[in-house]
Amino acid sequence: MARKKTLKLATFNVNGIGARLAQLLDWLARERPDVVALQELKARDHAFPLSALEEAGYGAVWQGQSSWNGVAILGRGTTPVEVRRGLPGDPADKQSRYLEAAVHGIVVAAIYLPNGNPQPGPKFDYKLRWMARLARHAKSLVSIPGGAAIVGDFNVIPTDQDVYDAKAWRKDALIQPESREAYFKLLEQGWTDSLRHVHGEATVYTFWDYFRQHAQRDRGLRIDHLLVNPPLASRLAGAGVDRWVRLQEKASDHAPTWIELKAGPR
DNA sequence: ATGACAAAGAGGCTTTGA
Repeated sequence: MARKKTLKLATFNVNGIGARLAQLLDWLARERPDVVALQELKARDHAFPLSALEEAGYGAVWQGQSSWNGVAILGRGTTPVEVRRGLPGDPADKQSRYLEAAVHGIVVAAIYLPNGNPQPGPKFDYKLRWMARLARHAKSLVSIPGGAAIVGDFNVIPTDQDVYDAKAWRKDALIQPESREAYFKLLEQGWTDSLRHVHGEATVYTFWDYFRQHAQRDRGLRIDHLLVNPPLASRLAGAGVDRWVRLQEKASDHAPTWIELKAGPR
């Protein structure tokens, strides 16, 4: 069997898979990503639209939840093999925010990191604890020889380059020094922030809120990230954001964000 | 400082999340 030249790995916070299914299918058909991490399904497990995705050529694993959260991993032409469901470190945490699977030869951790607002407060505390748990577990992924990626909605604005107006967001959980510190501490394990790596200092946004026509005016944030371990970093061939999805009517507030990986050694 | 949008449960609005 001929091997594809590149593997396209994408993450997309759909903000309700029920409300966004038609747009998701349209995007899959147009951009044909090989692996997709989805966040904010906002659907119970039984409401996950597996048959529609299968008709579109994708297998899936998912972790739903009523009303909030929910993550999934899609594989083009294959069903991802689930490795882990839920982030270790707190058995009492029942929120559907973490799913890990092997797909197309790599390990993908799909995350929906807690937003943490309002801060300060218990939700921000939960965010920081969740990030500490993520860092602990990520250590076991960073050295996977075949390649590993942690992708999803991190709800962290890494630097002021990643926000249209840092002052307007200064009180927000996404930009707090503690959130940023935890993010960079994670990177220090050996993870590469793919979008930043590929685009250098250029401005790249992945999210535009629904207020004041921010999408149309390109007043956004970069909070959806694709972190790759060293074996995958050496294969990085490109990265981008499908902003056209965000500019549609009734769009999610996030746009699909992706990387391309060269074929790995066999 | 403002404010959009979708889902859910109980209804034909209100609350919640972020």
